[in-house]
Amino acid sequence: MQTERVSEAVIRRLPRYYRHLLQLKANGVERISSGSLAQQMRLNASQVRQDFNCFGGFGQQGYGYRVDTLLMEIKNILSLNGRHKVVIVGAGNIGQALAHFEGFEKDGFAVTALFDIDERLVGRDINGKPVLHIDELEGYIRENGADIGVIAARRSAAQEIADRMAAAGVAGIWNFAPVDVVAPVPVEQVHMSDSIICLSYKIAHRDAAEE
Amino acid sequence: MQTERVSEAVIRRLPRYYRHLLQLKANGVERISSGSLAQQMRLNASQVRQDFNCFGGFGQQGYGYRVDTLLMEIKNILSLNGRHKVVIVGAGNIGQALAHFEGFEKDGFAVTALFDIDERLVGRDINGKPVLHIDELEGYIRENGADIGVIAARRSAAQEIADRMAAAGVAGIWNFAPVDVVAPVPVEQVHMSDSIICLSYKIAHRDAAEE
DNA sequence: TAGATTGTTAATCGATTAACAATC
DNA sequence: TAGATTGTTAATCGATTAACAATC
Repeated sequence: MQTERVSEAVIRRLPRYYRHLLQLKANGVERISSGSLAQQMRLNASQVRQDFNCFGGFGQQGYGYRVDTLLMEIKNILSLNGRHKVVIVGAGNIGQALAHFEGFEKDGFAVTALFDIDERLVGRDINGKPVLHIDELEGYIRENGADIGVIAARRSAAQEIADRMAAAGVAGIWNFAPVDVVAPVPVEQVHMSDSIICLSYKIAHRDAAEE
Repeated sequence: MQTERVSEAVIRRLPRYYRHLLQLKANGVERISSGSLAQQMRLNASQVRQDFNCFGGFGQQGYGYRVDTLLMEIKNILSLNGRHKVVIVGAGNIGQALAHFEGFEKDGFAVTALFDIDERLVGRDINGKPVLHIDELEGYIRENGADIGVIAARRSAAQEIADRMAAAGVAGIWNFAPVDVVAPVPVEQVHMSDSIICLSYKIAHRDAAEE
């Protein structure tokens, strides 16, 4: 589809466009110009047009962009049309919270099973999803498939889980453990602590950050 | 402390330095050069030195950086020496998971209370922290203080919670609701969905992302 | 002292913003 | 057609990387 390499900065903006367009559509907005969209999202109109033109010309000169069309295109670019099977390794607090989170469902991410090493958790049922023993991970993935593997375990187990999930055939890894795992498939590191630490920095250096 | 404005890019790297230095110290490493540190963290040596020199000259020519000193300085810059009181609004899955998360404690973030509107949750005790009614938010904060307010509620309630927390005097807001809230204090948006959506993009465009 | 590595200035690179011809 | 707004090229800006004198 795109010819040139799309920069990380553009990729990070795509979900924001997606969310904003969903909102516009929900509000019954049918068309929007790069100028209005930029204003609403606190971006620059040129940037909006540049971003979209990484993937093709979705607009119409003199008119703007049809919200419908644009949303569909971006949904496609983000591969949010199909259903993505998700397995979670680690059925502790984070794993359970993710298994309960409704937000993923509407974007097509469906948690199918959780895995844990703790016998007290194995056999349980969290929000209708079974908790299986970690030893069954490879067998389960081979049999049922899994697009995304989530690491919701503690730091020391993270890399081994990443290795096993990648070997078993997941297409991508979403890592919540506070360590950068390496894998032959795309990995998204979440690093929740980094986020609150940045907040701590910004609070401490508030005057400098003032606009 | 610093004279010029520190860029967002540098700020985002600070927690990574912090984490890495903690690890080095735990491994008994006493000194490190910008070159080795850059290699380990997959950064550039010049970048590492530039980053540190935003805040002062922590190194010694011909020697490198003392891990101890550097860690202490970065801890200071990030304001991770004191204790930060954290209140969580929303005692659902995300709120509960955050209240259980041990990782925050060691960086000095202490959850003191949760708040919810659901009478079935109010009065409970999550990991030793009380769940209070949302009506008590302002009173509680005025009486006990709160440095950071966490929004773990649903989208529609997020902005109002932000307003109330800021008015009651929190110094910063950590927002898990899928909407950008605005406030007169620093805000960190987490946007978990954006993260898994970026992963979806990267999976779909794997060939292009290959290095 | 000689060697190593910083702090800092200069060069490069890439991302953002501006400008404007194309065209609906 | 005239007005509006895109797609795209050019200019600017800022961040990253390289270079090197300072100095431990």
